Amino acid sequence: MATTSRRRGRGHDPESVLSAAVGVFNERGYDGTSMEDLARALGVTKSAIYYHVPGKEQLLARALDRALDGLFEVVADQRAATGPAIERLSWVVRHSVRVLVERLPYVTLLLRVRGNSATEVAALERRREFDRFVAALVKEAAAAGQIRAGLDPALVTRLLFGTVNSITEWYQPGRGTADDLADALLAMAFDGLRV
Amino acid sequence: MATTSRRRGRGHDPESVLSAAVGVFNERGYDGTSMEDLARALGVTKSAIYYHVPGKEQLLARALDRALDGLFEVVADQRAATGPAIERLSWVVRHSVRVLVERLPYVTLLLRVRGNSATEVAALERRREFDRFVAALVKEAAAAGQIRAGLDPALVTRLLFGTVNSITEWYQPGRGTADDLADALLAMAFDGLRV
DNA sequence: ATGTTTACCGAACATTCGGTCAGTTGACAA
DNA sequence: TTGTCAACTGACCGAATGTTCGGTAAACAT
Repeated sequence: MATTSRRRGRGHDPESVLSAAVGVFNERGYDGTSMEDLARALGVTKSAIYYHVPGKEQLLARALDRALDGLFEVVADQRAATGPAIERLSWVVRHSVRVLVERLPYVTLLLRVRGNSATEVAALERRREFDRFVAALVKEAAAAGQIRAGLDPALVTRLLFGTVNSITEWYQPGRGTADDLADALLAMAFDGLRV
Repeated sequence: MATTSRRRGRGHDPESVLSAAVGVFNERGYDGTSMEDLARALGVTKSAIYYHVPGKEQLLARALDRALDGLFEVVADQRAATGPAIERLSWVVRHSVRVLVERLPYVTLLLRVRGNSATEVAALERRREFDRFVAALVKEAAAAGQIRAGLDPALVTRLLFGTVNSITEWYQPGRGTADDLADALLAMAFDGLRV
C-alpha cells in the first residue's frame, strides 16, 4: 500500500490535509464542519492545520478548483468539438461521469455549494459556464433532429446532468468502473429503460 | 392575493416562521443559517422566533416531516400496488415529481440532509424506507422483463431517482407544471432521448 | 377603568467558532 | 555536542452561535 497522504512516519502536508478535509466536509457539510472536527480527523490539534494551510476557506477553494478543472478538461477536449452533436454530447456525458468518479469527493463538494462566500460564488460561476457549454450542445443536437422531438433542450440538459450529478449522492468507490456507470446512464438516458 | 403566511396586520405564527425558515435554509444551508439570519428574513429579532417555535432543530424536523409525509402518501396509494410493475413505477415517478414540485422547499431541504443530528438521522432512515420501496418496484419490473436487459435494477433505481431528485436543484415554481415535468422525465428515462 | 393575552424587544447567557502565537519537540547536520 | 529547523502543542482571542429571560406596548375582554 503506497503512502499517498503521509510523508514518512508521522507528519502531514498541504495535500494530506486537503484530502482529509474534503472527506469531512462531505460527511458533515462545509458549514457543519469545525476546524476542531478536521483536527480530530487528522489526529492533530487545530493549530497544526494552520501550519500547512492558510485556513478553512482556502481548503474549500482548492477543493472546488480541483473539481472544476477536471470538468473543464472535458469540454476543452477536441472530441467535444468534432462530429455529430449527439455523439459529442454522449462523449461529454461519459467523460463527465469519469471525472466525477475520479475526483468524487471534490465534485461532491462542488455540487453542494450554495454561494455563501466569495469563494463559493466564484465556483458557482465557473460551474454555470460548464452548464452553458452542455446546454449549447443539447440545443445543437435537438436542432439537428438527433433528439426526440417535443422535448425542450434546456429541460433535457438539466435532467441529463441532474442524472449525472446525482451519482455523487450514492456512488461508492470501487463498486463498478466509471465506464460501466456511464454505459448504464447513457443506455437509460439515450435509449430508454422500456423494452 | 391571499394572506397565507400572516394573520392580520403584523404578526407571525408557527406556520409563517417555518415557511420563511425553510426558504432561508435552502438558500444558505441549514448549518449556514443563523437564527439571526432567520430573524432578519422575518423582520423581527431573534428572540421573537422563540415565541412561535421551540428552536432551530424543531424547524428542521417539521420541514423534513412535511417532505417525507408527501412521499409516503405516494407509495401508500392503491395505484402504486396494482397493475404491471412498469406502470406502477411510472405512476410512482410521476407522483413523486408532483410531490417534489408541490412541496419543493421541504423536499429540497430533505435531499440535503447528511445526518448531523438525531433529527437528520431519523429523516434519512425514513427516506431510505421510501428508496427501498422504489428499488423493489424496479426489481419487479426487471424480473417481469419490462425493463431493458443488462441493466442492474439497483443502479437503475438510483439513476432514476437521481434524476427525479435533481429537480430540486433547478426547478423554479411556475415554470412548467409538475405534469409536464414528469412527462419530459419519463420520456427521457423510459423511451430515451435518441430518435 | 382594569386585567389579560399576544407578540415582541433588548440584554445577557454559556458555548463554540475560526484563527493567532510563543514556545516545545525530535530528527538530522556539522 | 551543539545548532537548526520542520512540525507541532497549548493557551488564548474576539466574534458569532443558539437560547433564555425580564420587561413592555398594544389589542382585546370584562
